Amino acid sequence: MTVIAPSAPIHLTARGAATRARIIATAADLIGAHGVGGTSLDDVMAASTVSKSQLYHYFADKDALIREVITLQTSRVLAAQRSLMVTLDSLADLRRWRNSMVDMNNAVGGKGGCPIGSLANELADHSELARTILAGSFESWEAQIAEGLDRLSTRDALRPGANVPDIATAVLSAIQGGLLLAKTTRTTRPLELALDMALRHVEDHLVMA
Amino acid sequence: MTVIAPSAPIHLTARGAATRARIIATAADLIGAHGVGGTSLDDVMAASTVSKSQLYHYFADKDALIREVITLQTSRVLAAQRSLMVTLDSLADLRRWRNSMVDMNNAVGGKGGCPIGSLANELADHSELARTILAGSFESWEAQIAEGLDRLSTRDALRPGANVPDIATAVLSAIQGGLLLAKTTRTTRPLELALDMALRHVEDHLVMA
DNA sequence: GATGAATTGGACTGTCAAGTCCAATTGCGC
DNA sequence: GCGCAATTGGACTTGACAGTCCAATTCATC
Repeated sequence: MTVIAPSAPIHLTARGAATRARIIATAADLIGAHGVGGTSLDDVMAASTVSKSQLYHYFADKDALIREVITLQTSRVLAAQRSLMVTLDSLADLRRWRNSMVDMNNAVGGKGGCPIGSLANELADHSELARTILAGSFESWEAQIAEGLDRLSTRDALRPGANVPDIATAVLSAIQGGLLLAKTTRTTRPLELALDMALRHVEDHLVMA
Repeated sequence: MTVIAPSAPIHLTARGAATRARIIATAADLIGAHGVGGTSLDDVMAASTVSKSQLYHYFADKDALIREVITLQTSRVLAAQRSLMVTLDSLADLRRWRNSMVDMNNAVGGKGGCPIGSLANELADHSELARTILAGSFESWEAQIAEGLDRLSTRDALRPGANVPDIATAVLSAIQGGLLLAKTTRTTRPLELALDMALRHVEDHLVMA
């Protein structure tokens, strides 16, 4: 796991840090809505009321900004998922998690899909560095799912031979695929069916009481 | 299901049709490798040895060309999948299908992912027309999977309550999610795990002998 | 309040890509 | 072979976008 050196200036005052953070947050929102290719630096400038020189003062180039956007989106998604995962103590909780995902997707009409998934799809074959970072994002997400499953398995024992990380990977695949189909069909139905399949998959590996 | 009027000229001689087809095929290859945003018309011109006026003679604009690319990629994928699906007569065949998918993905090092999935991710939120066409692509793919499952269920009976189209949707979600993670991690492992989950899901709905 | 670094403003350049236009050439049908 | 439509070549226009540059202003610190 290589550590990427942040391209921040040597010294950052509170004001500078705020501007920098505002740029990243604005860029993340725009890119989340229109993709990397659909978001120009001029767009970011206008939306964050910042000048060109500020952009290039805080970031070496567009790619550097995008890397920060990936990091922000990852922490946003993981934070949202964590709030659903830390309360995971029973299969009923697992179903609540499933319903929350569907509700969230329904609230935006399926639009946007998964911010991380969209970035991965757009950047993985284009920038090796971005791909590596995004692979790390997925890895963290899987680890978080695995953590929730571990908590589940303390109550309901895990069937011998069950591999929690592998199950987590399969669950994440279902999430990503379901979100992509939901985004394309503008229906939550594919996400529901994908998550239901994933839930069954988890249950299959637990020894029920 | 609305039918999209093709933007072809009134009359097409054999030579014209060949040029048109060559443009679409070349564009499909380039876009498959670099995405829509990463492929300029100049790139298409160079790769297909065609002039600017020819592009605009056969297609109204870039969007029109992209629509044809979507159609071509869809038929390519469905043809490849059909060849794996028509031979589906037992669970062993299902596993062979799974292995073929993994082998194909391994052959390209995970790169590219699913052409349709990549297009959907890039275009669904950007062009309503493209989204509609891509939703149709997924629908056709699901129908083809459902067809294969139907053939399976004539040998091994289907469990009551099992909904073949729903299962097909879940299977397609697993494919898409697995391919996206494979593309990002450059490993076939996520695809394998996602497909294995999907296989179990199918088996769960069949009454075994 | 002086000083130098951090921060900000915005004009400017070069490049690339989409789309236009007109002229030349090919080839089908009579 | 003739005429007209299909086809082809490529220069040109327009706009957008990444990135550069320099000057102005704010602010922390002494």
